[in-house]
Amino acid sequence: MPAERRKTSKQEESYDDNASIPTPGMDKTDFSFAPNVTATSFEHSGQAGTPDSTSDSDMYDFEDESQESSRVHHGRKKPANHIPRPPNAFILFRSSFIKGRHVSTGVETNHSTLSKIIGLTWQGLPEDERQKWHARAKIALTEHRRRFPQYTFRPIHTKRGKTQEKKKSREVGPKDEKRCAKIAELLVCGKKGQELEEAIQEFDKHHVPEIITRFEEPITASAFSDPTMTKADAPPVRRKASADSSRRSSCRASVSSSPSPLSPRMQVPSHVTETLETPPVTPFENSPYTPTEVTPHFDFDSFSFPMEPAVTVLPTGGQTFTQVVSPPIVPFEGMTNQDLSRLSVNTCYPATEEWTRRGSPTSISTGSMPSTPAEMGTHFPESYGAYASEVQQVYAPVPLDGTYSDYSKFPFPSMSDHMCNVKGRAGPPVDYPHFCPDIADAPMMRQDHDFSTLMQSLNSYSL
DNA sequence: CGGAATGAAAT
DNA sequence: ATTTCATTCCG
Repeated sequence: MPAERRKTSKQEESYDDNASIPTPGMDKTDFSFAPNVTATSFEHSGQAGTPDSTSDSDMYDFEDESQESSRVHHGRKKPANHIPRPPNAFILFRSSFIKGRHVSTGVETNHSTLSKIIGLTWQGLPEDERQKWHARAKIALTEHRRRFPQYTFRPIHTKRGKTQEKKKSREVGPKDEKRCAKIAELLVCGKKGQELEEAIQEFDKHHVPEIITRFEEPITASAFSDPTMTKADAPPVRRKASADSSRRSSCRASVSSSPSPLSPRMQVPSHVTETLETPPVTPFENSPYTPTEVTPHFDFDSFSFPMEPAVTVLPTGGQTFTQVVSPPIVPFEGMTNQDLSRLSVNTCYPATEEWTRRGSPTSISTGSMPSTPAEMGTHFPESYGAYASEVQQVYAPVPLDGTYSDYSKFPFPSMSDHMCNVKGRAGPPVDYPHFCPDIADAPMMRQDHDFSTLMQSLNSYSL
């Protein structure tokens, strides 16, 4: 059954004979926050005591014939003379907000994230302030009706079968909730532009994003255990930028880490190795765990497999984003969901020494700092001295069987990202790691958070 | 094109 | 009750 979605061009009514495209003439927005007032003062039409704003002209001025169509929806798939819906209050607010550049690009440029911020700001707006926008929406609607009398909203309802999943909107780039909230808070308090930017910069300095962006490509056990494997054998790793990496990571400094062998604790249980006889799996190019340094001695008897995968959060110079550095792994048959309840989150910052100690002289292909979380994740944090002290670890258990085919069992929703590109589209399956060397070394610290709480607050995922 | 917000209006 | 689509633009 071919989806006859957009096909149905039931929009070709004749009502808009010579009616030109609505293109709401956008112009100056008068949406402005009062200089520095309390949370409840958003005089956008300086009628109060602030005669600053140039109140007037709304966007969506359907009256305006200057359909200069500033918004050229770069080749959208619209029926040429498509009449857009009249905007609602929020849309107007958002539009004005964007136009007003209250949030400078230095703070956030990703519109997806901006929507989140604006949404929060909207919630924080005093009722009367929101009413103003509702009033404007009302006017826009009236105007819309006047201009397009015969217009009727005709959504394309693609009756999705009962079996059809309900719009699985994958999480692409988890937003930093805390940060968004902070920005919104400041906005509600009247801060904007430069002032806001400075405030956020300060905030970023101490704020550790608690988001798990996505998993790093796995370091397969076989690759790990195959002494013949060398970085050279490793196929180039496909690196994609993470959604929220829009905030250009201020890359600086080069990397130079001191070579250090893996901890002797790092060993592989026999039952694991047994399942690893399989062909050498792709070791990751930039993985600090190169076979040569890893293959050492394995004390199968004393080996104690870690129950948690390591997740790392990497703030990057002021701007922050997170990245799961190493994939979780624990080939424990028998591991149950109950194990998940024992999850703990480590929110401590490991001592720099800790990280550097485990560092490895991984060659960095580009020679420059990675510019995206994904790229960065390719390397172990300690590779970047500058980041070492900012690294935060999070632990969580992983049920397992070697190859993840059923992601629904995976405790990390974002794990699916491992199989997808940034856009969340399915990609080729990945041989899941059997174990993660750094886990063994990862210092266990505070455990005053449980996994569910973490995931709840950090992700919007709901596995 | 998806996502990210809210809300109006359509099935 | 559920789904589209208004805005905006990056990935």
